[in-house]
Amino acid sequence: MSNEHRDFYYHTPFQEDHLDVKPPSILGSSTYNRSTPGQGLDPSSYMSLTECLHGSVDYNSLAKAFGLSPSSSEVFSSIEESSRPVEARDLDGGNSTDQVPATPNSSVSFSSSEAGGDEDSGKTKKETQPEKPEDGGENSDKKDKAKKKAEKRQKEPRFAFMTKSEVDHLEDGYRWRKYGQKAVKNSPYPRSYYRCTTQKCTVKKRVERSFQDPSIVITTYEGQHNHPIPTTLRGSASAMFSHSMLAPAPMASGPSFPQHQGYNFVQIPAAMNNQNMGAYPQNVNQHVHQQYQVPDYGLLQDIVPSIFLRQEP
DNA sequence: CGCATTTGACCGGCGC
DNA sequence: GCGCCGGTCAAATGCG
Repeated sequence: MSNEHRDFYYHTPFQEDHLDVKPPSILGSSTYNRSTPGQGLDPSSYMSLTECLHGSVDYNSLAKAFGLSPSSSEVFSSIEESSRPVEARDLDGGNSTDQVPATPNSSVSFSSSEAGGDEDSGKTKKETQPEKPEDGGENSDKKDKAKKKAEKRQKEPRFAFMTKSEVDHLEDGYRWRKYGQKAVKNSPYPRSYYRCTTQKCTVKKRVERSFQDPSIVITTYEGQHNHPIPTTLRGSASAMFSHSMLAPAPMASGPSFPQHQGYNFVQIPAAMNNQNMGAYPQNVNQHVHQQYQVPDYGLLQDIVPSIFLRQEP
């Protein structure tokens, strides 16, 4: 794998007012509040990647993808899951002017939703089942389930982003084991499921290729690593981002990004592009515009929601 | 031989 | 209630 990463790009904070999404059903809604109401994003609340790396959210991997993806790859957008309801209509090429005050020129915004819901939806069948209902019979049992479900939905944060890459599985420094693959409805490309191989680490990620633009890989991280990056890639990755990311995110007990109704964003300031992203091209804007024209993600919309699918006249 | 991947089965959630 | 679908499990298989 060559670490031949290249550009990335742009940030697309959602403007809740126009955001045609409803509360994530699978992901649940975030418990965080937006920090800057009018402004899509508040620079002061940017979270440093370092924090991301070891902090509460596993955006590190994704962040790393920026510079560590194998072969050429470009992260040109991040998306947050849970906007299934967004329809992929009216994609006119990305004139989302309603998007944000922030200059789309060279910042990247990672968006995520806190809580992806269970970190193991179906899986733990065997692991979780062991717990027997003996407290109060059916009633309490049901309540319990509902309760658990609710709780689950608020757990693992998810973070999805798109990368232009030749390879599906981007090298992000962590070791992953593939545990499943499913065909994606309406897409010729399958979706792969990976789990961090480190013990006790429950981080998972899904990787699928856009059927609209096969060169685009959509990666969704779920959970947070509770261990350092195992590979040597870490160095470059964290180094790069610790420099790139600004602010000491004012976080109390969780990820702190500029937020939008239930979504968290990590934004990599524009500066990153110039000073710290030496390897990246300077013509970000160009890229942004080009890449932005993702016509229709169809099913991918559940993880490629607002940014590309949302269009306002 | 150990570890990673493949792949069909299974399960739960959700919409109709 | 039923069927579809996404996500996970786990046995089989492949690979270094």
